[in-house]
Amino acid sequence: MPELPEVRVVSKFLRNELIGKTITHIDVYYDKMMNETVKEKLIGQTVNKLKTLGKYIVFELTDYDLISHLRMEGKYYQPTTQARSKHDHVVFFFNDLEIRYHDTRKFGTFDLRNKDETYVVPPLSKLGKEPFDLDPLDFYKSLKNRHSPIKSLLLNQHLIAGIGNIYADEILFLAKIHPLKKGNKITKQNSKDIINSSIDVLTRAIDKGGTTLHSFKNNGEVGWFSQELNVHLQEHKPCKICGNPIQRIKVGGRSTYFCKTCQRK
DNA sequence: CCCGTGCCCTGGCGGC
DNA sequence: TGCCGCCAGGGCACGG
Repeated sequence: MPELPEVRVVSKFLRNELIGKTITHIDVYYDKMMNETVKEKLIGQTVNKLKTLGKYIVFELTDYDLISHLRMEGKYYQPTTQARSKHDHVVFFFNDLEIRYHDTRKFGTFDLRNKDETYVVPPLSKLGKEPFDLDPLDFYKSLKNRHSPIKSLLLNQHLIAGIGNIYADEILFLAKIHPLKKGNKITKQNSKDIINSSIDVLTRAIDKGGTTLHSFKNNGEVGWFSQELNVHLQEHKPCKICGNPIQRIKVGGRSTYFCKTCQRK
């Protein structure tokens, strides 16, 4: 599932293909994903710029901003054949190319915003800072009155943006913090370790082209950071630090992998 | 404000 | 072999 690194990789691909191009036509095959009004407004818009915020992609267009979230399985690709997949839900036509949005589970979203609204209404208004921009002391303060496990708090995009289930496990492993440690028990040093580990993990993942687990592909190319996972999906395998078996538990309904020897409350 | 639960959706897998 | 039921998960609505 795409997290910040994968989203950046996708955005880079889209940037290369779409900057300066104008939308001439759109086919929508799943109405809930993009309604008629949004579609109409998009026709004739030129892509001026692409940026990402956490897991969101923002297409800066002539008159609007289009906010795309891939959720678990969303992906963009340039078709090589006419044949449409049953999971292609939105097809964007430009003067000389076609980009398809493919999403097996239909969880992805498109939000069209007037430019003066983009950052003052949801979903971007409440989005926290990315680890790269987040002061560890500010993060520490935001955890002060939180009683949830740190694993759940790392997934809360209002507190810190861009981390999903895979990298949350990897970040806590590197920071040597138990996923069930409560937010209000996180020390200033813990907070620094989390931010530093986040930057380390996410940066390396971006460099490697994004993790491939069940589904992530970018325009057909497979990333390979998944080969470097220390704990996620590694249940029963020996911890690379201490050799004890990696454990799997549920935290906030999410599968969580960790080493109970290396990661302390 | 904070927190837990359920929902959206489909492919894949375990069990029989 | 085939079918059934359950699980996976990001973000949000909802209720306590």
